[in-house]
Amino acid sequence: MPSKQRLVLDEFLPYRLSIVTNRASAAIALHYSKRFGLSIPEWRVMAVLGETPGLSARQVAERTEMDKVQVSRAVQSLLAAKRLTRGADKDDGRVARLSLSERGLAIYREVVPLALDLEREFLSVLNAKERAALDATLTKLSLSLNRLRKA
Amino acid sequence: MPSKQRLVLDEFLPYRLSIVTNRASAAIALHYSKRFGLSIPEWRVMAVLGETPGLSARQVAERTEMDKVQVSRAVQSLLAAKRLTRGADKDDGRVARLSLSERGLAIYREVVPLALDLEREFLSVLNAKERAALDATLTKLSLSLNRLRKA
DNA sequence: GTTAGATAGTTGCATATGAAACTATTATGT
DNA sequence: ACATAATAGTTTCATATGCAACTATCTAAC
Repeated sequence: MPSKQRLVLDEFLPYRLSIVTNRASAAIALHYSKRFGLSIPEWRVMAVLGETPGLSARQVAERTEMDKVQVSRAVQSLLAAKRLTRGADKDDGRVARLSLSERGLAIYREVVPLALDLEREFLSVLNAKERAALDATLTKLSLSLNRLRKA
Repeated sequence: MPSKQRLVLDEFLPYRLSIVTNRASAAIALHYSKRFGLSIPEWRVMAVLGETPGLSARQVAERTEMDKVQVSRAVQSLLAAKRLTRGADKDDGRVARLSLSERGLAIYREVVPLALDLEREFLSVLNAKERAALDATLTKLSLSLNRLRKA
C-alpha cells in the first residue's frame, strides 16, 4: 500500500533537501569566498579547527564528512596561505596535528559572526517551535540515513 | 542580542543540511548509478522529463536548479544512450523539445519505485506530524533562501 | 527591413573532484 | 625480531564542473 506511485520532484524529499542545501551553501559561500578567497572545503576545515584545534586530517575528514583527499588539498592551500599550522604528533609519526594560525584565527573570528548572521537570517521565517522541530527531525534523518548507508 | 556567538558545526543549520542531503543523495545515486549508469544530473533530467515531457533544456535547468551547461551535457549523453528524444519546437528554432524515449521510459519506470522506496525508508523514522512539519519547513526555507539569493 | 540586443544551447578552457595507487609509519601475529 | 596487515596522508590520473566565449535564432526599436 504505497502512498505514492508517481514521482513529483517538488514533493520528493531528497530533491527538496538538495535545493535548500545548495541555496544555503551558495549564499554563505558567496560571502566568505569573495571576502577571503576561501573555498567551501577550506572553510569547513577552518570551521572544525576553530571549534576543535589540534585535530588530525583524518579527524577533520570524519567530522566534516569530507573526502580525505579533499581535506589534504584544503589543508595544503591553507598552509600555503599561512592560515593553518601543522605539527607532528608526539606518539604517531604518521599523524599531523592541525590548528588555525593567528592569521587563520583572525579570519575565523570574522567569518563566524557572518555565518551565524546568515543562519539567523534565513531561520527568521521559522518560529521557535518550528526550529526545534526541524532540529529534531534533522537529527533523526541523519541517523536514519547513516544506517541506510551501512546497510 | 545574538543567541549564539560560537559556531558549533553540529548545530549549524547549513552544515547539518548538507550532511543530510549528501547522505540521501549518495544513498539514492548508489542505486541508479550502479544499475543504469546514470549520473545524478542525468537522473534529474530524466526525472523532470518523466514528470513533464516536452520541456526545453532551459526549462529542465530551471526546474532542477541545475546549470544549463550541466543540463546540456546530461542531455547529450542521454541522447547518445538513446534514452531521450529531441525534437524541434514548431515556433522557435532555437528550442529543442525533450522527452524520454521508450528506452528512457523503461528505465524511468524502474527507478521511480526504487527512489520512492528509499524515500519511504528513510522517512520511516518520522511520524505523520513530523513529516508534515518538515514539508512545511522546507517550503518556507526554500522561499526564504530564494529571497536571500536575490538580495 | 535593418540593426542592436536578448535568448537557447554548445564548446573551450581552467579548475575541482574522487578513486586508486603510492609512501611512510605503526600495529599485530608468530 | 620479522613479516604482514593496517593506517595517515599525498599524488596521479581520469572525469566532472562551471564560467566565459561562441553560434544560431528570435525580438524590439527605429
